[in-house]
Amino acid sequence: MTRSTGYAVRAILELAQKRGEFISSRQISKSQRIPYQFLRRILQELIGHELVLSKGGRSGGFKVARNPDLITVVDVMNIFQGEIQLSDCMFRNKPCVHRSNCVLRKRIVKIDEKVKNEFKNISIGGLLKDLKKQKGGL
Amino acid sequence: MTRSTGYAVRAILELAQKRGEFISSRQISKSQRIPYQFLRRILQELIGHELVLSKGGRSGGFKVARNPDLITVVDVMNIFQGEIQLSDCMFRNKPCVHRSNCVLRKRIVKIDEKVKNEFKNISIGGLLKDLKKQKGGL
DNA sequence: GACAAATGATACTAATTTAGTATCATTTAA
DNA sequence: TTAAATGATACTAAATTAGTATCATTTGTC
Repeated sequence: MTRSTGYAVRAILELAQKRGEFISSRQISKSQRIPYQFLRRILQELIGHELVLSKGGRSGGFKVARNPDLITVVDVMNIFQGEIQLSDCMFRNKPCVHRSNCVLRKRIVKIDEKVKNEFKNISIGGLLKDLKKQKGGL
Repeated sequence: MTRSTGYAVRAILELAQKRGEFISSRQISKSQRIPYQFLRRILQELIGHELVLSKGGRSGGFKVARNPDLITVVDVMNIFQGEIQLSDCMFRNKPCVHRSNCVLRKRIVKIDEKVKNEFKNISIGGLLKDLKKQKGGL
């Protein structure tokens, strides 16, 4: 998982926590300690994928665009990391010559599916519940 | 999984297939289509970790050093990728400030353990069996 | 209307990691 | 003696990831 993905999830989490209000990127940057400009770009990407809404101007900011239960970590990963794979099977550009009958690959593909399923089961809503349970900040 | 890891697994697999003989890096490079010099470095690394043995000179080459059932994919991953994690938790150098109570991290850690276990269950010996079953080359 | 504070859009730089190449010395069987 | 192998190490290149900077536009408030 890249930093972009992590930042994005945390940003959405903060928005989801204060659903209804518009929260500025400046504020999220401070509370989540994400480099401001980096966060800006991330949020714009999220707008492009319709995970968040924005309002310009003085009291502008961002808002989650959907029910947090319907936003999963995989959604976010896909935005920032494209289709993810545990292994690209040995040749980033050209696919490995042995791809079709590689025994290692077959094993990896299976694990890959399991992992994606795990991440698919983590929604922002779920993380919110975790947060409430643990009572501490964040 | 990086290319080094993949190459390494495949190289060991070829050695395991012809256990007993010394196989040259030149030959492995050809059959597995791994860049020769890259493979050389990988094999030396494997020697350092005592997964393979070598003999210099005219009819030299490499050999697996252990029972293939006792070499797992995780062993190889650890050599070339260090301790692996699905996420470094947002700050490659300094650990993320929120690390201790980050709900996302807690989820990731759990998945991480599962994945490692899956890879721990893939041994070179196991892959060899897969190979025999499928009958095709490689 | 002017201003301040926000987003929209986009270009750029830097750091890190990964992948791959090259070179020279040493070993060893034929 | 020589050819073909490994040992050791240095170097280059490509790609990805992370982070910074700039300027335009929007919008609430004084």
